[in-house]
Amino acid sequence: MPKSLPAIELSGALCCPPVAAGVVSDADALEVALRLKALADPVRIKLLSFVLASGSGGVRNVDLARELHLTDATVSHHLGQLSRAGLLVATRQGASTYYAADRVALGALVRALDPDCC
Amino acid sequence: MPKSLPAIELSGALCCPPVAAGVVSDADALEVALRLKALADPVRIKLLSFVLASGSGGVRNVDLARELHLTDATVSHHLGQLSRAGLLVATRQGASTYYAADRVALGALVRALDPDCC
DNA sequence: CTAGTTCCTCGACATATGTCAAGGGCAGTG
DNA sequence: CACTGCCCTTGACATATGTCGAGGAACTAG
Repeated sequence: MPKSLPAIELSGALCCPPVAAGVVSDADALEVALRLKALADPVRIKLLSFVLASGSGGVRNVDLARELHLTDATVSHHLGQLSRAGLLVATRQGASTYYAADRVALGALVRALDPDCC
Repeated sequence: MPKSLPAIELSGALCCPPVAAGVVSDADALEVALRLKALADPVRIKLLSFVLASGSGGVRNVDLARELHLTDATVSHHLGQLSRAGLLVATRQGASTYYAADRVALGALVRALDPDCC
């Protein structure tokens, strides 16, 4: 990955086919890789697990920052990555923004990688 | 990920628990993140798909390099990443090294992320 | 032995990434 | 209005990452 990054919008369904079912196209490989990249960080794994554990109500930036001992700027950065990958959904409520996990998107990504799927 | 990289050996089983089942420990988050990082690259996704598509016999470096239009050095680098993450197993045979996918490891990783698992 | 494969390692380079401090924009409150 | 809390953006920095060319080690073929 020497060159330009994606600038791709990550929203599509992305069902089962990819990696285990025959050779993957460049485009599909990129799609999957981008979503994985969004997840491939210990902080973001913890963030996701916190968000998942907090039900569908959602969690706020500050709370996560306090929990993980990070700056709100840093947490905002990570939440942005996850949101742009479609793994989190942010809903503004007054001054606060609540982040919730998109279980469907996460499930789709997982299934795209599952060697036992399909 | 500002600081030191892992130097962790990635071989353990890593079954279901992690991300969807309550808050994840720092260690677990790191384990999962490292394996995901090994996968979070379009080239490596394509590599894995090629290897998976080639059955258990395994594929050689050169063939993959030709297929992906990359240097053997680059492919070697990527294969190393995947191997160190435990997702590929390399078996030397004379002058050639055959790489095969470890479906169990891949499955374990996938299940660790599956929000519908367990 | 010589020549050709195959693979890996090393060094170098450009680019991407994670983190923070600083600062600004909103929303709610006194 | 002023003040506080929350969130995001920007700029800066160190570090990590992907890619290649060059070269060496180990095996194979002639």
